[in-house]
Amino acid sequence: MTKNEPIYPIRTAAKLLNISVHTLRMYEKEHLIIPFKKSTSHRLYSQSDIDRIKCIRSAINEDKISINGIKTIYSMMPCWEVMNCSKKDRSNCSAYLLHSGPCWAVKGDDTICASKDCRKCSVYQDYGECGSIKKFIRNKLTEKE
Amino acid sequence: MTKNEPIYPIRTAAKLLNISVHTLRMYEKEHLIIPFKKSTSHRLYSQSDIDRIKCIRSAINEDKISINGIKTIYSMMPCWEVMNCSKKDRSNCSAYLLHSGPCWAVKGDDTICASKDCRKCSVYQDYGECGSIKKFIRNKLTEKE
DNA sequence: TAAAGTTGATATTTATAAATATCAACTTTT
DNA sequence: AAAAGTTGATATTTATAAATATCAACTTTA
Repeated sequence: MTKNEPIYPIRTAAKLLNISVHTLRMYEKEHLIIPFKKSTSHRLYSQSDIDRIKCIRSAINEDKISINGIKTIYSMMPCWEVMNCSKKDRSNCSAYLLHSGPCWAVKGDDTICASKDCRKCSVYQDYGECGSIKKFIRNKLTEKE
Repeated sequence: MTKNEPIYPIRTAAKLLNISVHTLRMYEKEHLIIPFKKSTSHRLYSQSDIDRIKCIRSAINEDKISINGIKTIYSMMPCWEVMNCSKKDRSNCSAYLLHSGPCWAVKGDDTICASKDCRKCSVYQDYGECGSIKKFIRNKLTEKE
């Protein structure tokens, strides 16, 4: 059982988080989370999904950041650095070319991400923690010096 | 007359922006803007202050980003790159060490910024435009390759 | 001298974001 | 078979962020 393994059905996840299932579906619709979906369309949430949602709720309730604010912060993640995209890869990638949502929400058909499962991508899996995007940017800039 | 020259008193700025003077003072208190203050404490706003506020209001009213969301986005600006800070400069700088406000709101006493006028700093002056922080990060990462 | 401005504190209003619920009609799981 | 889940759509509630105002007592500007 790893933190990325999808194990919790929606009601369980909602209980773990003390929120409604509607809220979980709403967060997904807003592209804040990407739960696993079985062939039957049933959602399963991983521990790292749960942790990401905790951070999201802390941002909303404690830091008073709106959902759209969170989306914008997610859009600032230089995913092309995580993915080591070439110049060509970037040339028509919406995430690189300054759109306003998380990369997984704006990927287009002719990108290297198009055929990939974003829920398994390091961008989604490894940077769900509060503050991790800023940390990533800082470290990346520093290590390039 | 340059865009950074402080020329508009508060009532004029409020009229230009179609907002109240209270709101201007509130934005300042929230550290979103740094108007010039005369020796008499009277505020003067520059054209670039006005432009920054337009972007702030567009973020709030159209993009539905909260004020704290804007603050967090501002906190993601790698000011140390603008300022070309050394490792030593960074070592006890709150902006580098991950605080949650704009650098001009969190600078401490023993930083290279401590004795500087933040309203004249390139970080404040040149990156007030919507999307400019993300663009800066992108370009900085790209140029370091 | 009236108007414009300051500071600080407190109060009010208003629009609305976020969360939640309801309904309907279905499928899947236990 | 009941419970849990799906989708889509719509409605409601609630807390509150953001904006604005008021008051007081002062200073500065035109």
